[in-house]
Amino acid sequence: MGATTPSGPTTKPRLPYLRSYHRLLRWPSTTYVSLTINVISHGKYPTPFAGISVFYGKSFELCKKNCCVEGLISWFCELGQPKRLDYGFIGYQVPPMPRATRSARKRGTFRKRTEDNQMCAFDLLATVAGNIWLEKESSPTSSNTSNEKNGCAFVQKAWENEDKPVKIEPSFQESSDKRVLVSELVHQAGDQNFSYRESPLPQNDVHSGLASVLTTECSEVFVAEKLVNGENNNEMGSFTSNVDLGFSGYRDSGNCKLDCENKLIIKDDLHKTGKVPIGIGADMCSLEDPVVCDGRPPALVSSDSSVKVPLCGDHIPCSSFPAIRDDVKIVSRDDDENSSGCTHPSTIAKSSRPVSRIADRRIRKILASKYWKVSSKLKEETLSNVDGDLKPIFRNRKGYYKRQRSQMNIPFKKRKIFQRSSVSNSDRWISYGGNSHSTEKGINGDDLGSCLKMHGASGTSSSLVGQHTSIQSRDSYVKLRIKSFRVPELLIEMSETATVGSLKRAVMEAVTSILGGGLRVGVLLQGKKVRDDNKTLQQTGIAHDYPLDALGFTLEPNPAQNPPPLCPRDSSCMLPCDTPQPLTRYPLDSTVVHQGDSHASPELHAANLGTFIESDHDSAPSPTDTSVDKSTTDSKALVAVSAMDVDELAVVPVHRKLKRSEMAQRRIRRPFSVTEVEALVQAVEKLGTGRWRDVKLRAFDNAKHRTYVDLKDKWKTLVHTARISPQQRRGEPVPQELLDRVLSAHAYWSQQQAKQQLKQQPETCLLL
DNA sequence: GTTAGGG
DNA sequence: CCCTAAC
Repeated sequence: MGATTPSGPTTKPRLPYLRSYHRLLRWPSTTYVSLTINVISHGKYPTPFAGISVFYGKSFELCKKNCCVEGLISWFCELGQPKRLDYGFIGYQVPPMPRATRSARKRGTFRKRTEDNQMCAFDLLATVAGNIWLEKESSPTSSNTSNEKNGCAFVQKAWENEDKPVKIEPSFQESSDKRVLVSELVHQAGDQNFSYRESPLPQNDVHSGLASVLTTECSEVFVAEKLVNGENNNEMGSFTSNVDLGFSGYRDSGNCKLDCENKLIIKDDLHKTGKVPIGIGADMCSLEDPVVCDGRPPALVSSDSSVKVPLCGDHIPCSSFPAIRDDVKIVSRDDDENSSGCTHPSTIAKSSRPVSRIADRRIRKILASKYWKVSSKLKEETLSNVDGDLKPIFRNRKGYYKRQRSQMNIPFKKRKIFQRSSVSNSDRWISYGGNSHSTEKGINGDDLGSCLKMHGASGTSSSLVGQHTSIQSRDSYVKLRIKSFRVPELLIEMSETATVGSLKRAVMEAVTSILGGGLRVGVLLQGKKVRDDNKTLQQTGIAHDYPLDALGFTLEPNPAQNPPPLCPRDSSCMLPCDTPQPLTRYPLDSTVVHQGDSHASPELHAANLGTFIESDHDSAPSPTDTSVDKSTTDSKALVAVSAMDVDELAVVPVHRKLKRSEMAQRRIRRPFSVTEVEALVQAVEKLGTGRWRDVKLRAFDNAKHRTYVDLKDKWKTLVHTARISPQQRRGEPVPQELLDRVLSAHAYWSQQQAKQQLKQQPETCLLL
């Protein structure tokens, strides 16, 4: 496939790095995430993959496991797009791979972890915001891209064959009369043939479709502080991942239940399409004419691709990576009031949540800003974006049928977050099903809406947003419609002096904590769990004429990878209880308690955002970490950071010992002693500045915790200290005699350096 | 991997 | 002490 157009390095300032994402929870290995690629543009990363696809508003289902950023990139490359991929999030950029130390490379652990981290970043977006925002960056070679990074682009014309360039145009439309292109990319299995078609559609609100809940104009890194579960601090109690998606009237008595209102939605007009196999969490789906547009801008597009996926990195196969469903249909947006049959989620979401009210009060008290409003809205609307992200778990294992669709429904700006709460981003009919052979249309159904709530083990109720499920039958066809999943309610308590940004981070972290836990879908019939996945809908009794209110869905922890040691009975009630909550404390005196368990460590406090690096020393980007003495202290600095073990996701003892390797930490501060200073001064006097490695070897070879960077830094501070008045100095006083030597040594070697440079200048001039 | 420098 | 860039 073609690849090419190596775009030159761009001089454009980089976007801020998305930091701290690696502190987010790790995801379970078998879950999938949905991603929507908004913009892919020239990347500045010298990835080994030359060609990159451009997908706009295209959503993917990715297996979290064995998936990484590099894999995504490479996958795009395989599609032969003539662009490079620059990846990042709304306003953020995924940090490049940190450097690995030799030992890490030897062990082969570094890369994997790094990739995990990067993928976490994707996860963050995909799960929470629902989008991966690939920032467009201008590059010398990008000629027909007029929009800058705050703009999104549409693919106006895509590859009909590999050789055709992709045309990118800014999508500035915000009004409904604008049009959005819906493109479809069909990828035939086996061969890499693509056919592309596009069709203009009226666009309602670009933003809503891809609403990224947590994105704001001022992009920030979102890291939560503490989550509060004001009401119940159950020990295990953190979030339960059990979500009941049941229809109204039904409640799962066992665990977490939800109040649900139901609405039935019928869509008749949808069926221009062909068949639709349906299956929830099922494996395969095949269909023939998956995409349906009822004339409204589709919110999300799904793509399929059983495209062969390259390995990510050295050790991580990403074959599962583009496990994309090919069967997603885009129907219409719900956010459109007029949209037929679609119930506004907000109306659905109203369920009684006593606890939440308390929380609301609390928060409201704290922040009266508009952002607050937004956050409070979380429980009702905002996070609905998650909607397609959690729900569909489609994979095409067989991959015999490959098809890909892309749609352009792209917000042209970073979505102002709360601007439009989401209501629904999208309505898509995803059809798939085992052996189903759909026939035609003919939809019947009643409106059913359901509200989902998620109850924390602690008793906190969480809301699952408007889930709209409509079951429709045509012939023997059952159609379910899940509008969106709502993020469980979060309780956050913050100081009044906390910044809005910190609030956002707190919300973000809370959300990701929950969603990162990994969920599976459970089906309930008449209140009973349907455990046999192999039964057909028909056998199970789910038919088009089946009483819809007897059918429900639950989101529960995925036991497959999460052996429930502590909760043998029903793991569904204890999802991420122990989820290693990213308990980050912020300098601001916010107090957030993550349901029941919080172990914010002082170090975390100090670390604040963005300073966490790979927990494994060897994987730390900074060489300084390589010398950290492993018998020493690392442990305490790292508590809560991404402690989640993939394999023990669902139920793990709350206080289980965290693996060291899982903890990202900042090294603890170790002030230099006078003795050390003396040794340093002496070495520098001898060796001069600029030879820190030698200094290290000479004077600190045995001090594993002192890296040459440390020494260099110390020297820097020593010089500074020596220059300021004694009154201004802090910490253990350094003898003046030493400081004097510092100054003189510094002066001497600076002079030497200057001389050296003068010497070299003529030489270079001569050379030139 | 080192070095330099900003934070 | 962290992070990044430059080499």
